[in-house]
This record gives sequence, C-alpha cells and structure tokens, in this order.
Amino acid sequence: MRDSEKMIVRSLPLFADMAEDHLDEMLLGSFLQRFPATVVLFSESDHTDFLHVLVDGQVELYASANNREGTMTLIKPVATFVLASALTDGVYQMSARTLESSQILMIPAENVRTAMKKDRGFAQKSVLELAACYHGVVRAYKNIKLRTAVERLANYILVQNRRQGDTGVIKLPIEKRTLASMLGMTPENLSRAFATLKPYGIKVDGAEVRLEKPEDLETLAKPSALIDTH
Amino acid sequence: MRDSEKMIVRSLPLFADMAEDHLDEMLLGSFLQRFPATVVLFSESDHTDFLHVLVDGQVELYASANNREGTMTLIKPVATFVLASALTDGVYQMSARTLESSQILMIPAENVRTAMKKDRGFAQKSVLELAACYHGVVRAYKNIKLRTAVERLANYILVQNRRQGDTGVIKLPIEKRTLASMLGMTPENLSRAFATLKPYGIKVDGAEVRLEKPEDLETLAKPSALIDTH
DNA sequence: CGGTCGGTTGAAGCTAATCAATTAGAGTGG
DNA sequence: CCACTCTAATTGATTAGCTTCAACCGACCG
Repeated sequence: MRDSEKMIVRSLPLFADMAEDHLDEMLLGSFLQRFPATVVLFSESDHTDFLHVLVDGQVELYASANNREGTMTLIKPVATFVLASALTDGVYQMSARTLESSQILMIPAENVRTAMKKDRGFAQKSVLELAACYHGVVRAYKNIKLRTAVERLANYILVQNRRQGDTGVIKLPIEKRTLASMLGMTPENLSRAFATLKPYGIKVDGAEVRLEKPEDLETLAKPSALIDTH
Repeated sequence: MRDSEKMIVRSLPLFADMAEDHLDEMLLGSFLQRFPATVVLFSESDHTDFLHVLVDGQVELYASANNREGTMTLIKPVATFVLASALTDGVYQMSARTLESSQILMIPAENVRTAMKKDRGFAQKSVLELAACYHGVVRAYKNIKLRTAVERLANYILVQNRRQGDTGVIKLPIEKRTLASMLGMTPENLSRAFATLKPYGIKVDGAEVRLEKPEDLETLAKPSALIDTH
C-alpha cells in the first residue's frame, strides 16, 4: 500500500474522519489492481471478501434472474462500492464488471468491519454513506415503477445536460446498449425512444445528443426533485 | 413516555445496545399516537421531523410521480421506518399512509441524530439496519426489473406460503389492490395474473389462496435466494 | 478488405394498462 | 332480517408500451 493510494482513500468523505492508525490497519492486506475492460469482478452470490474502491475507469453493477440481466447502477471514480455487503458479511447481492480498463483498490471486508467497530468517525460516515446509497436505489426504484421508458430517457437527458453544464449538447458517457439496460429497456427500444423525442427537440448523432427545446422536453419528462436530484 | 413504550423500543435490535441514558434522552419529546385507517402520515417531500416506530397496525410507504402512484413497501409491527431520512436530516423521500388503525411512536429526528453521534452501539446497529434496508430495496428493484407481473405474483405466493408455515393455504395479509400496487401492476392485471396461475395449481377464494402444486409454481416462478429471501 | 459488433429499422407478437360494465361482499339503517 | 349502499374485485374489449426476431447499416479493426 503506497502513500498515494492512502491519499485516495483519505480523500473520500467515507474515510475522512478515520483515525490514522485505524486507516493504516484497515489498509493492511489491501491492494490496488488494474483490470481490463469487460472483466467480471464478482458475481452476486459470491461471499463479499472485499470492499472495492474504483480509482479509475468505470464499473457496472448488474443483476441476473431467469436468464434476464439488468444494470443496477454505474460506478464512476473515485467511489466505493458494495459497502453494505462488506459490512454485513454476506454475499454481494449484485454482480460487477468493468466497462473499461479500471483501477480498483480492494480492501478486505473483514478489515472494514473491524474498523467500523473501532472507529466512531468511520461508523458515523458509514451511516451517511449507506443512507445515501439507500436513497439512490429508492430513486431508481421509483423511476422504473412510475415512469415509462420514454420518460426515463427524457429525464436522463435532462440530468446529463445539467451535469455537463447546461450547454444543450451532451456526450453520452456510456454505450447506448448499457444506457438501455440502465434505463430498463432493450437497445431497440432505446433507439425508438430517441426517435420519439425528436419532436421535443432531441437530435442524436452517435454519442452526441442535442437538446434544442429543453422546456418542451421538460413538459414531457415531468422531472421530479425526489427522483432526479442527487 | 411510559415505561411500556420504552420496552417496545428497547426490544428492537436497532436500539438494543443503546446506553440507558442515551435512550431516555432520545425518547424525550417522543409520543405514541393512534391513527385511524387510510390516514396520510407524511408526504415524500416533507422535511423529516420524526423517526417512526410502528407499534401496531399496518403502514404503506408509497411514492408519486406524473399522476401515478405506487407502493414502495409495507411496514408491519414492530418496526421503524424512515430511518435513513431521519439520519440525513432531509425529506422523507416516500409518503406514508395507514392501511388500518395503527399505533405509532414518533421520535424527533433531531434526537435520533444526536443519539447517533453520542452512542457507539446505536451507530453500529444503524449501520446494520441501513444495510438491511438497502438490500431490501435492491431486491425490490431486481424483482420489478427482471420479472414479469405473473412471475412476481408467483414468487410472492411462494414466499407467503413459506412464511405462513408451508401449509399450501395462505391468507392474503392485504387487500388485493394494495398487493397489485406492491407488485407493480393494476388490480385488473392482478386478477388476470391469478387466473394465469390456475394451471399451476392456484385457487383463489377471497383472501384465501390455495397452492396445490408448489413444484409446478416454482418452475414458473424460478425463485431466487437473492430476491426472495430476507 | 472482410469480419465483428454496436446501432438502427421494420414487422409481428406479447404483456400490461385503460376503459367500461358487472358482480361480489361488507357494512348500514330501517 | 332484509333492502340499500359503497367499495373491492372481476371480466371483457381495446389500446399502449415494449420485446422479440430479423434484416441491414456503418464504424472500427485485424
């Protein structure tokens, strides 16, 4: 464990208040590893051996049942994932794969649980982190339960536009098929959903999406602070 | 705050390890209240003033968007709800209404946050509770994203059968329209879903559901430990 | 240059929602 | 005890939303 890696961990709010010796102890046995793209990191029914910190790259958390598969969420650096599973010493609950070449710091789950018991500051922050994760899934759940596919796409575009500086031109950060899976539809249906949004001022050229009539799109999307804000 | 009410709180794992004085302190300003059926307790965009403990009755957490409404989860006694919102000092994120006459202990959210900072045992248990809530929503999210309506119903029946003692005769604990909303479909579609399951040995008479060929239903339902076990 | 893969488009079919009408059941009051 | 009422539940007909299957396009790459 190098000092630079320790600094990365320290920079995350989750570990910001942790006592120095507890942090050092937790990081014993941790290692930073680089994975190529499209590598499966773990499967949902595996026992949770590590808390993961995505340092660089991009990771998809997905789930399978009945022969079907769906994206649960996407992880962007720098962020931890599977904290809840690491703390409860159970299985992962979701599978993970890299979407691109990624650098991941793996911290033994056992160490994380020990740190949680010893370190008040870390316990406090864990509570906040888990509450945030919880609300994140609640939002995703509402999104899929209360909106149609076209509405989900419209809201996704509005959120991306805001995130990318309200320029009216956004660059899709992921492949369309991944976006489709995240929005809970087939790639074919995503294509058609984009076409449906044409009258609302949406123009698509590869990974570039132009948003020419944001107000029109909003009337269709009916964005909700409790689903789209984070 | 009576002693009997304190005992109820103490009986919950979440508060089991809490120091006596911290518990007393937290419960200052708490009150036990009885609500009639179908009363809205709070709306999703309201600020979270109280952590709720359902002592008796039944509560539905639901969400609204676009003129649509959907059940998020059902709370049965004795259990807390909206812990995540109480701890993060934000809005509720979900609305709540009583399904029947219910007794609810309301603990000022401010007190809960104070207790979290002061009491290690409570912080630890909060982490476990939030992790469990998180995995609960993840399961619900998988359920709706990876299964059809009929499959969700089939799995619901299998879970209820197991919970009610594997007798092959189950009593629906909620109205069918509420069940429909929880399973993410319309009441009409639930009726038809039950009819679809007839060839799989399902017979419905009011709130009573008979399960005559559990193995057949399982082949259709394809239950998954990671969605249906809790 | 051919091959692979992501994306698009078309046609058909299935799942679920909507609209409308009817039935069943629980509770109420005479 | 029996109409009366209100609501839940069911059933039928139709429509909307989405998936599936198939063909095709086009970019990137060996």
